[in-house]
Amino acid sequence: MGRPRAFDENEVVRAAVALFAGRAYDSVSVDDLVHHLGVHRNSLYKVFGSKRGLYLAALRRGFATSDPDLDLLLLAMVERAPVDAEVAALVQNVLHDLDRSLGSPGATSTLLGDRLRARATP
Amino acid sequence: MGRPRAFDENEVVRAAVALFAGRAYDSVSVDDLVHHLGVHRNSLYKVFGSKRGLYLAALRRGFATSDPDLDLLLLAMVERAPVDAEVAALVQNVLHDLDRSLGSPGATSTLLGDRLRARATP
DNA sequence: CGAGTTTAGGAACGGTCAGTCAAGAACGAT
DNA sequence: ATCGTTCTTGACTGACCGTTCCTAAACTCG
Repeated sequence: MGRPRAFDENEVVRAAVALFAGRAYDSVSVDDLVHHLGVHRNSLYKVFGSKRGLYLAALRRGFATSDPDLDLLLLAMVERAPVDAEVAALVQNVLHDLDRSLGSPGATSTLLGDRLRARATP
Repeated sequence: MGRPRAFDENEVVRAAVALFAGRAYDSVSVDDLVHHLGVHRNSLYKVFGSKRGLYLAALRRGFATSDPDLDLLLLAMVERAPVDAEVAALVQNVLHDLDRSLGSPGATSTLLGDRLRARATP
């Protein structure tokens, strides 16, 4: 019952992944999310609780595939994991999965290092 | 002539390196810099022009050694280089130097990937 | 002792931040 | 048709952002 939602929660999280993969957490404002996601501020808070809540949802989504979003992962590792234990835990999980699917931690480090260089090279 | 400075510009840049190596650019506020560096707001702007000016000075300092500050470098690569061409150029320089001193781009990628993992692992 | 110059200090600026509030609209159930 | 519930909407809040202004202090030079 109640008024039906005018947006697709899945699409919203997908769009959030794209935003958080491109820019630092602090430089993605709630206004940015509201505009790019087409969801009203209040609905966003009703569904995800906070900006951080939406970010965590985006991380879970972006990491829940066989090839996780490496840009999202890099930003999370470098910027958020050191100051947010829940982010650190999600990162640990996906790193473990990557190690397993690539066969060794060394291969994962090289993969990340390469993506890092590519990202910093315009 | 004029009133002498009450702070050491070198020490200020060194402290800025430590701050910018630990947290994302956007989450280091000018207030943070003022408090941790012991320099007054106004002096900071007189000497460095802007928060970005001080950040660039910190990058130049943190990269100007034979073993550059890897945390500072990682944050710059992931977060600032994509949105600031001058940062990207400084990053390219230090990466080139690293490639040369380590012998190969592959070694640099692995070094960065390893530091990345260490940083994200509390 | 001024006059001139450079820095220190603190208050203030407009803008933007994440988050909240109250009112109304769209539904299912009775 | 009315009620309870859920979602939408836009205005609003206090805090903080980077930056600027203005006055006082500390110095050199004449």
